[in-house]
Amino acid sequence: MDHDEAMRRAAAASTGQLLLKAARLLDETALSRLAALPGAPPVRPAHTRLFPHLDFTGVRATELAARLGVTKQAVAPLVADLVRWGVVEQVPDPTDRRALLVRFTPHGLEALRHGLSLLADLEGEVAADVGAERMAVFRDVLVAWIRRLTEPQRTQR
Amino acid sequence: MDHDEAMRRAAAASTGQLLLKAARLLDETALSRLAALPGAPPVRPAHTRLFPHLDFTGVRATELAARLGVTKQAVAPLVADLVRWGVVEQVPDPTDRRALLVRFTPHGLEALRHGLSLLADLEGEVAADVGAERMAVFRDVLVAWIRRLTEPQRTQR
DNA sequence: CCAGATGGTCAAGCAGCATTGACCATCGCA
DNA sequence: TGCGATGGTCAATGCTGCTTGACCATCTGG
Repeated sequence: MDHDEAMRRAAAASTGQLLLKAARLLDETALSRLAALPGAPPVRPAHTRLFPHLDFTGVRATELAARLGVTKQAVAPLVADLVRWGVVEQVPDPTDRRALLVRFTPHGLEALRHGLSLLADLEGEVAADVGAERMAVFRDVLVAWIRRLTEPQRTQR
Repeated sequence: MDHDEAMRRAAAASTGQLLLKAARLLDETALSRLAALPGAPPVRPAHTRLFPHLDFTGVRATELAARLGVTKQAVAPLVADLVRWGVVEQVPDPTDRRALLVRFTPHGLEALRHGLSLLADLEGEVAADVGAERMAVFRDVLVAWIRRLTEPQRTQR
């Protein structure tokens, strides 16, 4: 039944599926390596998605929510966790007494750096397998995917 | 504050983060394109993860669960959905009267083919941007990531 | 032949991540 | 000045994707 066989192979091996699988594995691995660290707080994927939008200057929770595409209520408990863990702190916005700015603490920056190094380790392992050049191509194509997927929706080419 | 700036950039641009982001976008896009189809059943990511392990020959639910790394109870409702939608059917295993084999219906195969073509469209769009060669490299590196991440755990190189 | 392993189902429950709705304080502008 | 928009919080709720536990039918090997 080669018809069947062909379909099964196609289903298993589409590049898109590979992409999804790799990401899922990466998520699990990075998080489990993080969890294996002594004294590490129970960081969840929802927290890590916050990091690219944090800095030392301070960002409003509302702004974070907007950038993530979720409600401010969804962000609040995540920020609360990070505050409890000492990763970020909330300071009053000098320009608006309603607002609080979320910004890294020095300790949080250190933790971020460490978390990134875990990702970098993994990346290094893969790069060692495939070579720096191919890794660079990989990265470029990844950016192309993101660009294409981020573009204003058009369902047909 | 270039220290800050550097960290922010680093957090936003690590290849691992890009990989995760691309996968998340791909997931959303593919599923939303699927949902936009008239009369399409409400397929969820959990269902799509089943497909690579289905065929015309038939697989046991237990086997599916084992391959996905979850319990058989987790698989059961997913299979039930697919049966309800006419995508797969369950037939008695001739070699074991306890067991049921889950296998594609012709309609299900058609649906799978269509779903894959949605993924293929996206892939084609990206390939058109970066070229077939670089796309092939991308795929190879993806496989390298998966191989590395699937390997028996070793926390240090 | 029967004891333990295995395939499958039902039931209850939980964690993670998000939602809507209501509310208060403050802001900014006509 | 005062009214609508905005930043933030609390509370309730919902969905998804899984889990554990208990149970029955059937299989398999000593």
